[in-house]
Amino acid sequence: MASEFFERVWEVVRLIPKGRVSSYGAIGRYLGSPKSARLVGYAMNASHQASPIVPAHRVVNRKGMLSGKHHFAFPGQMQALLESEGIQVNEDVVQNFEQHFWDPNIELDLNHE
DNA sequence: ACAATGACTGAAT
DNA sequence: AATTCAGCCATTG
Repeated sequence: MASEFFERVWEVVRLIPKGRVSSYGAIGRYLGSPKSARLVGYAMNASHQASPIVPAHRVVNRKGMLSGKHHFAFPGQMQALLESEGIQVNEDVVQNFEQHFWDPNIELDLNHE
């Protein structure tokens, strides 16, 4: 059974557009807890039971590294999915990370003019 | 209830 | 500039 916190994380992750990536810290910050980045990752670990599915492959650490690729069905799944969406990945690191970075604090909330 | 863990991050050395 | 250390906080043993 997932806590409300987890579901909230999943909700944000599902909002990540195809071809974009976000970071645990950015999501955590959007939830109001900038220090809960680890909890976001923890929520991702439990996202396998989420419904609908959560594009956890679009979530990487602040360096753009596929830190959680090992938690997928099999290593390489994460990179394959990202490349399938047009994101170049090399050495487990997202290329042009800042270019693909999607920050919920900027894209969702905020009165971005 | 206490201690340990973790798909992270920022500060310190 | 690169590596190491400590903080963070929900989940799990």
